[in-house]
Amino acid sequence: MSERKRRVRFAPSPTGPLHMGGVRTALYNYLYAKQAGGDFIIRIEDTDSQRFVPGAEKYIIDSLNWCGIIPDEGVDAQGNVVETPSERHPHAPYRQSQRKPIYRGYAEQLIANGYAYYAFDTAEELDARRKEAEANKQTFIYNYQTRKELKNSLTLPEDEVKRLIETTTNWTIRFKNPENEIVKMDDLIRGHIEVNTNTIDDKVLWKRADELPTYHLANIVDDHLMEITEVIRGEEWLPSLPLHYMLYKAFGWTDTQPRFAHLSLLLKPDGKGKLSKRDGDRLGFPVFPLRWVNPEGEVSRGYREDGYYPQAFVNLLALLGWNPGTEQELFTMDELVQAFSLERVIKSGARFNADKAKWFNQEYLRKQTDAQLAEQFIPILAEKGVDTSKYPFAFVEQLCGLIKERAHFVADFWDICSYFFIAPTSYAENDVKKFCTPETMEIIKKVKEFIGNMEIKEFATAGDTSKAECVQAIEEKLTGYIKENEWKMGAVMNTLRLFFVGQAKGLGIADIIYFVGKEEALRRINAGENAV
RNA sequence: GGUCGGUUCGUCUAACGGUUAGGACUCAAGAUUUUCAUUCUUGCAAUAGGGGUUCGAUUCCCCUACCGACUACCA
Repeated sequence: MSERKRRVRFAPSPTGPLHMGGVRTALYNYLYAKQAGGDFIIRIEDTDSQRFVPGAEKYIIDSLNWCGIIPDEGVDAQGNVVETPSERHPHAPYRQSQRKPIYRGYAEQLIANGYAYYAFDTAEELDARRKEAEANKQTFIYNYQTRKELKNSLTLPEDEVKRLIETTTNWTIRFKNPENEIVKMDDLIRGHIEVNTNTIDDKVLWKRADELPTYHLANIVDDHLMEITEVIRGEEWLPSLPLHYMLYKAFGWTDTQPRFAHLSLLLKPDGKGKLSKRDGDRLGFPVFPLRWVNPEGEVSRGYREDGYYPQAFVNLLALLGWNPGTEQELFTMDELVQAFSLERVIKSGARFNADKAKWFNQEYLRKQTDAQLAEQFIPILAEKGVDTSKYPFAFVEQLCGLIKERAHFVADFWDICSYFFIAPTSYAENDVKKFCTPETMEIIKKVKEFIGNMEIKEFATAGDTSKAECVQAIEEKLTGYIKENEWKMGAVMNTLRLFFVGQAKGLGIADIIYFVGKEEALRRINAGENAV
């Protein structure tokens, strides 16, 4: 068994957009597979025809793609089968709806061997039993006791069973749970678990109505057929693990039964319960990797559209419920592949923290080159109404280098540096009061004159001179002049800043003059003098 | 209600049964700076409670509490 090539799968159901918890599950599967030199497979579990949502499958594939979680086998965004280079897809198709003919035989095999039976009770009948039990403060489950008094092939005469199978279409095949047996299970993350079969119900495996299997049957059959070696999935599946163990046993597949690892859930940042779609809207952060518009037209924001880098998103997700045991927090995908281990996955649920998520993105933003940032910023400038043709690429590039330390997202850039492109139209009242005293205004007049006479190499005229050199030259001249006259540096600089920016905060005065140029600087000082 | 899982700073987490219980995010203070931000330094802040086992429990066992998942002809 240890000789087998590791094969894991991510098996989403296309009933809606994949949320970040799902992406994390996919990521852990991917990391596990890649580290072991194995295969990562995407299988679409669309056996619920009622809950199918158009576009969901494409959304899931697109999301994974954006994250760099690329399958070796499965379906791609166009719905094509992804093939491994070495072999033609012997395991296709990867959509359970397309595997429909496979399952019934397996269900019948179970019946033939005494591990399952036909059940003819209608949904309404069972519902009534549940309500009845509930009224008596009890729980109705279809199990080794109740099945004796229900309509199934265990209680009905053989010819009646045959008749019902042939003439009706609302029957199911149920697993026949053994009585009072201890199922002993091992989970890669949680260790040894034991459950008595008496507490488990006889799950429906196959439905005649749509001739489709339920999750349990389809899952076990496909995992077996696709030679899956490890099942890494969410904690919500832990309660059905005993059933799955018994299914493998009933089929006689215990030799090649995959090992299981159940991941804890992602929790709401506040309050109780697992992270849900609504939390994002309420707390102001995305729950989904990509923007999602549901069939009703309702929009949910996505990490991509919110300006997160996929690398940052993957990184923060990886650390939510796993850690390398070192103090390293920043990982590339390759480093994650190297470092990942199921042994270090945390058992308890992880609460998502939006602040930390922003911090991760900031770290990745700083890793971008100035040119990359400029590429990302220019479209935003255009959106803001800036005539980008007036600014050389190098202008934006150098500016990005200057401001990237101050932002979490490229989208923050505009607020940080809009004054490089448009002159302030108003001045912060508090700052005006604080800095524009009569004495300072007298000084500003002289400073303006000084700047007017200064020989300045600004962006437009810098030529071969580096930005740092130009800025330094401006700064030295200006501070030299202020010191010479024994004026207060802060008062003068902040008044200038107020006129350049509109408020007394922002970048260095020399930087601003370098970028906007002497002429514009003087214009802004004049405007400021007139306004206060 | 039943079954299963979980519980270390506010959050993410570290700690062969022996540590002043460590790091990161957030927050606060200080330093640097012409302001803001950055950067640097410092600080605040945790083993759910009770019993065992042990020379010694965050760590092992039991009980309680709390949290969560599941309890469909959904996945």
